[in-house]
Amino acid sequence: MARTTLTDVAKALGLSTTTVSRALAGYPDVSEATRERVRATAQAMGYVPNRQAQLLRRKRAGAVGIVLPPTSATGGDLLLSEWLVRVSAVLQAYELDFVVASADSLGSEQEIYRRLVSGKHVDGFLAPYPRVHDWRLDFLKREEVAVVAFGRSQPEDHVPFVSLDDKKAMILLVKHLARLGHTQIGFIGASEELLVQRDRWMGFKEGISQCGLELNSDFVQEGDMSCAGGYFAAESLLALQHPPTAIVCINDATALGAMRALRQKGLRPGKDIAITGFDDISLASYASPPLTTIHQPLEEIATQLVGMLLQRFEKTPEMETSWVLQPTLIIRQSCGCDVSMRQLASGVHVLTASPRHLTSTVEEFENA
Amino acid sequence: MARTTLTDVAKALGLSTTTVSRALAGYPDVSEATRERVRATAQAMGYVPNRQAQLLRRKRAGAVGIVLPPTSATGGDLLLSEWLVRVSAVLQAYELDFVVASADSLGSEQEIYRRLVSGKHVDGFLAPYPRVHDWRLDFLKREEVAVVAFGRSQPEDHVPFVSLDDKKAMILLVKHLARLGHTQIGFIGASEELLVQRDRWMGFKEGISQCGLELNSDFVQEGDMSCAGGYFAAESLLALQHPPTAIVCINDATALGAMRALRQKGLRPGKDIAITGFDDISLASYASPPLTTIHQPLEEIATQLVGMLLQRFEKTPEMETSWVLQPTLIIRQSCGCDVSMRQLASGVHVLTASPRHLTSTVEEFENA
DNA sequence: CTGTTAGCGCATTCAG
DNA sequence: CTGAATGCGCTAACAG
Repeated sequence: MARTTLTDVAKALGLSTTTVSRALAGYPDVSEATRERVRATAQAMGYVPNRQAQLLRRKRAGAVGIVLPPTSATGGDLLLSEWLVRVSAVLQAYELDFVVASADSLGSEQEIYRRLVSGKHVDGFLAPYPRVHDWRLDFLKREEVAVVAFGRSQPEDHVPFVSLDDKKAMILLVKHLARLGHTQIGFIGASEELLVQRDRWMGFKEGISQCGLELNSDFVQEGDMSCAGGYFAAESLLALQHPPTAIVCINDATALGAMRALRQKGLRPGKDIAITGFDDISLASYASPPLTTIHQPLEEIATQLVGMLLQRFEKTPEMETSWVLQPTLIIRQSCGCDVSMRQLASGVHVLTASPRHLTSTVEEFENA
Repeated sequence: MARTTLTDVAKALGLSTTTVSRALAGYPDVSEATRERVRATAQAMGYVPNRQAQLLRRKRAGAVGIVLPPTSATGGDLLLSEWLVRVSAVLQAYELDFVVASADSLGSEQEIYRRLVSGKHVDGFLAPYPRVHDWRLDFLKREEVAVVAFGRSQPEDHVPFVSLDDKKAMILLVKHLARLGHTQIGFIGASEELLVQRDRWMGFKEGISQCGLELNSDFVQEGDMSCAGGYFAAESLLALQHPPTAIVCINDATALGAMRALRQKGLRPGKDIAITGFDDISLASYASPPLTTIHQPLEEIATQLVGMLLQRFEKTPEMETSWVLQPTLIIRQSCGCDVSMRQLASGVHVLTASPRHLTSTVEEFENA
């Protein structure tokens, strides 16, 4: 019942383990004939390398880790769940294991990283949503563990990342709302700790100013990237004497929560108050009304990130090139658009996106 | 920069690695004095056992795996995402790594299991949604790998599981709808391959019959546990000459999709047609209208499952006791209830559940 | 092109 | 109570 080992194969062939090992590993210094012979019998004997031994020898973990931050842990941030699935698929192709852990409190988040790093459970990490003073990134650099980030990281952290151009995306959203006639636009963001908040907030302000509108500080609320956060933030907004006529949310979950708050008050999202999200999670098209949002090309992001991480595993850590992706505005109905209005929007390019029956994709050209 | 090893600690103390190893492992045959000394310096030197070496020696992987089935992979089944997070938290407590992989096609699902098992990447698996002839379970048993299931498994598979009493839960839902006056109740399920479909479907039929209603085969549609599946299935239902006045969905994602289909047709879920879900994913309370559904106590489920899996790691595979949990009906608004109606429901016990502002929990007593 | 020699870091016999 | 010896299964120098 014991698994067949390299030695078994070597014995059966009358070769040394070295040769077998190298033949299987595809080293060039093995005759084609032997290689084939080895491969065949290894296969026949059902040989599979023992991972632990291999890793011990190679001093690698053969795995990549991710630690979900507390908010997402409760299922708050749907984007990360979807992203995670994409990442796991990409990693799969490289025969790397994907170790996922979730933190429910800040303390445990640190513990998890420490445990995973000190025990060499993983070769590197994917860090979601970089923060302003990101101890995770600091820690990993200090420990010399490879890491790449999903979302922009601060230049001084020297952590390569893949991110949408959040600022630009926000400008697209605000312009879109302004074009629909909104002048009273609110914003529900998240903790200033998160760079994603800083960037999207900056984009929001920029958009407001580019459209010649005024920024009303009463219209700005802090959520936490979750439905619940969006709900309560929207409640505050609605309690105002003169609430905004449109609310830009930092992500889709927030928008979903905000829409619920509207409905609770008897208001119709998309009719009485426009709502926009960010991320285009798969649920966005199924919301009521379907969410106008910014699309995150998760597949592409996951592929890029893993590629970059693999790069970092190399001895020669090539210069870090981060990726900033161009945003795509997805116009559905939560912004108050209907199909006819969508055609009216000038300077836009209408595409179709799945699920086709629920969506039209609009990609806006710069300064349209 | 090399990590401190057991030998380092032993040298520093003038002891043998054996003693240090045993002291740290808490063996009884080490004097209390030495143990303390060892512990202290090990700590001081920042010693952390090398995982790969430890595992190689112990012939274990120190990890538990899960392979997400294709449908969930696309973010289709939100329940699994939430469950996964809970599981990871529990595993964390046992210092076990959680390896997650996702399959995008059936072929790759098999490959993944094979890879993870033959390479001994994990010590055991958590299998979601057992199937009728479940090759995953067969394969794992053949390979003598520990496995427990989330959702009922077939008796002949001898795989312990944790599951809600799906049948009973469905009866609760149907009775609830019947009590609200519905006689034309539809059902959107999933593939008959899934036991969860068989059980919930059986519960549905049972409920219909217990309420003295007739089963209309036109009212039965097959989805795929995802929003998209629910959407298309509901479309078919709505295309009928006389559509049902209530639709019971196999899970929340399906319900969300179905509600979208209604809205697309200008119908109001909860008003024109009642909709119910199953799972109570965190988004359920934020749907429009909030979803009436069955709650899954994921925390408890995760804890149980991991406990059972650990049991199976033991030499003595104690008799397998599966867990069937009692369902809790969560009444929100997608069933057409409003607060006043909820009070009218007889034989129910009203509780509060979070988020409090959106929900009332109703636990029904047997045969109420 | 192939084999010999050495460990990777740890946990476990078996003797003291 | 402690230590010396052994090997988990594999890969990587270094010779030939």
